[in-house]
Amino acid sequence: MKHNFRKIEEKWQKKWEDARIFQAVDNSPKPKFYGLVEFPYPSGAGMHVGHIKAYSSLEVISRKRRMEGYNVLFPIGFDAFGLPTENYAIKTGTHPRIITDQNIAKFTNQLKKVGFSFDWDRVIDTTDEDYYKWTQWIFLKMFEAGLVFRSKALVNYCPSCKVVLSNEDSQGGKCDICHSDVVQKSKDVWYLRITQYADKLLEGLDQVDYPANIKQQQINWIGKSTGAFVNFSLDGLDEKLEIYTTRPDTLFGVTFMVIAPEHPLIDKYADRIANMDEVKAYRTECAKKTEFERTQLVKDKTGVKLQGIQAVNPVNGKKIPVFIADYVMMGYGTGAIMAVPAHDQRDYDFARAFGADIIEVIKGGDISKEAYAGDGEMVNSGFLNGYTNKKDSIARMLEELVKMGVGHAGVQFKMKDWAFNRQRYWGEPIPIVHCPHCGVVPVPYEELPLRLPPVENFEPGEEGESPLAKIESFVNCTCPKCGAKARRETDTMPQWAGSSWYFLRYIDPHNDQELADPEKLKYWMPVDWYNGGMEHVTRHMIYSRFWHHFLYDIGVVNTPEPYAKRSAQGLILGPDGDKMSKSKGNVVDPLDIVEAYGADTLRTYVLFMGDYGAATPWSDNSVKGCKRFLERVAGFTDLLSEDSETGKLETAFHRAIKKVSSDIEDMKFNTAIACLMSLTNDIYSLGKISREQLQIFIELLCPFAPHLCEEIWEFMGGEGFLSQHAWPQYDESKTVEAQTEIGVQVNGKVRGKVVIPTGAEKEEVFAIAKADSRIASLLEGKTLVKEVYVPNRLVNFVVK
RNA sequence: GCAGGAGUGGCGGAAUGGCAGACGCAUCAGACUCAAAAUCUGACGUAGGUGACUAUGUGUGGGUUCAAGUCCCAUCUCCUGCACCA
Repeated sequence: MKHNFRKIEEKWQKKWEDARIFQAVDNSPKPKFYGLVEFPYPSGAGMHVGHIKAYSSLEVISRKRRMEGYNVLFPIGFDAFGLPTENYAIKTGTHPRIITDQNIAKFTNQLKKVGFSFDWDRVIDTTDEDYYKWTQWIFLKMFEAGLVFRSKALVNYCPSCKVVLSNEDSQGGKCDICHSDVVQKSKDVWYLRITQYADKLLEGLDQVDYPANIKQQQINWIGKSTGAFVNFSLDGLDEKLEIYTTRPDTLFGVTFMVIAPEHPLIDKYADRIANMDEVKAYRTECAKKTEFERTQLVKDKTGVKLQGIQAVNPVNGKKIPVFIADYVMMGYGTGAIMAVPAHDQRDYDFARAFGADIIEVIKGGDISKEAYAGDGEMVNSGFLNGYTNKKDSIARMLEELVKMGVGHAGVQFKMKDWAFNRQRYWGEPIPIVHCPHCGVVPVPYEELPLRLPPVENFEPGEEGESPLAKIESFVNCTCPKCGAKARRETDTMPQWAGSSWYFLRYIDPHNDQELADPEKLKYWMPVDWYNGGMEHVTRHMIYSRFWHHFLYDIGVVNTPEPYAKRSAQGLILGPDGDKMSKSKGNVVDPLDIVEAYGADTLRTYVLFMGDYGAATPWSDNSVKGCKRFLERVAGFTDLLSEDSETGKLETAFHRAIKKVSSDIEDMKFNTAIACLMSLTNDIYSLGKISREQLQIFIELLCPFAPHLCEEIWEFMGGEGFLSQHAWPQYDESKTVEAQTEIGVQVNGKVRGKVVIPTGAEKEEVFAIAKADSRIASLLEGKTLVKEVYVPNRLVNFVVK
């Protein structure tokens, strides 16, 4: 049979669709499997081969699960709100709805051409009002629960996109979208109190099967630290300066304090600060620095002493100077620190630069050279003198601080509350009304969805206002509480909103009464296996875990954790080994490959190209290699034979079933395919294959190259869909040959090979090995010191 | 700086402490062909030898072991994440 991929791929895609064999069944008695892949952002550029690799893993696993008798939910959808579409709308004057619909149609067509076994009845689109109704519903539930708050804050603002960014979207001081410099700006910001869930998100990691590096990244992101808050009084003022420290036991070593340049205390006591001009100049300088620059100059500490302000160390009453310096961040802890130069390198560097005292309180280092952060005996520390255990000294200090009423134990997280608004059109409207009498009032549930109004001009306002602010009919409304004239919130939600719960909607995508039927949620959740990119393991995964924990707390879902298992694919690099990018011109379009070599070849190649989790460069030649392999498989139909000689391959087949089955589970797709290629070589060497063997072969290959395998099955006269066959089983006893060739070593070096009966006794094997003429000559005249036998693998003779 | 991961032929990559380089690509030779492509057969880490073979070889240096790509110590390089987090 020839591999006429153009004809057969279209044919089988249509047959599958007509027969609806990949549709998930609610309330089936079968065991369930929910396989999830990260739904794409439907960009104008269409799909990327990276998408194909990302989906192919769970595609293969889902197909195998169906063959194993599972009721499988393997859905797809579109995460379609977002800036690229809006920017394109501004540029072309086309409504984002139209652009989005076009792009979704394009993606859908592409995905179908690859033959993915998605359940197309459950497609979701986050920009569909029937979907975002429930995104808004969850927001209102959070509002009700006190998890939503509004605060005037210094925010990361991108002057180019005219939009407020979360800390996550502005890492390194660069806008995540347009890469221009981010500036700090004071704005009203909606926040989600994700920090309230920090501990739950941390503890939840114990219950899930994520790779260690992903767990570690999430732990680092949450960044929990335990320590103490301590109040220092300011000399001559009725004022407290609160600091956070992880080492309250070093309090006797404090020789100065440092506050962030943005610290509010500076303005409050501006008239007492003698060198206010100098302070102001320093603050201006700091404000100009990007976050990136601020973290680059690690070595050279800068700062200014606040003349006229002194703090008092609560444990010994010593008066100490207060500095402002940009190595202290307003965004972490209290924006103020107690400096212990003897035991913190940053404080040490600063003390050296500014001539501050350095007092040793922990023995063990050489503080004339550098700070000592290790353990040791406490000295110069009053009631702590003589303590040698850090834990004990911290506990004792906390006790004293509480007794004195100047401090207490506390925890800090690096994770910040989630800035949840954008001044943009193409997002979910935030369902809030601002009433002059009642203040902030939530839109009543029955008014959801709060729809995006039609707009002509998508340009944001000059001060970074949302385009919605210009739509009077949208803005003007009545207060749901008192009926007075009120104004709607005009900001929209960030792109992360819709993707924070999408996996729940797949379970019941057309429900207009509830987010999803509780019975269905109970049946399908949690997601059994979630595959996606490493770039989403912190932001997206932590946000969606947060939402899911919240929905668990209000009784919407049955498990606190949404994802039982997570895996991540490695990047596909360009043929030149660089990251694929339009500007480099090294992007591979998956549809080009489908048209030139077929979908089966593309699917097989992206899984064969290398270690699934590793970044691997694209190779057109290797694609051809996979095509060649499939052609050889198609050629099996010409080798069909009733000859008993085909029995020679029995062991190879049982081994292949075993290896392919376990390799798929371990995501070692490359070796699973290699095993089938190897078996193909064996079949061609023999020149014949039995009907039963060919059936097993195509059943094993079906998850990878389903169109070809279905076609072969039909050619063989098989009935029904191969995709609905049972997954083949192997017999362990038949995975071993009667005879095995083993290596024979002399002093650890391979000197020969002998054939032994599989499972032979040690003595018998040694006898066979010694009978080998070459081995015999090497052993002659030597003393045999030791004989090692690794069953069915090798023999090693140690001689002198 | 901290955390995690990786260094194996010309390339992508295989190897529960047990015959390094499976499988694929590229290359070379041969067959088929007027010729080319496709296909088929064979060779293919490096050095030496006509040859069966010998030596050597998994970033580098040590160690453990009958046996190390794999384990331990040290070291170099690269990648990813976090980063003046108090």
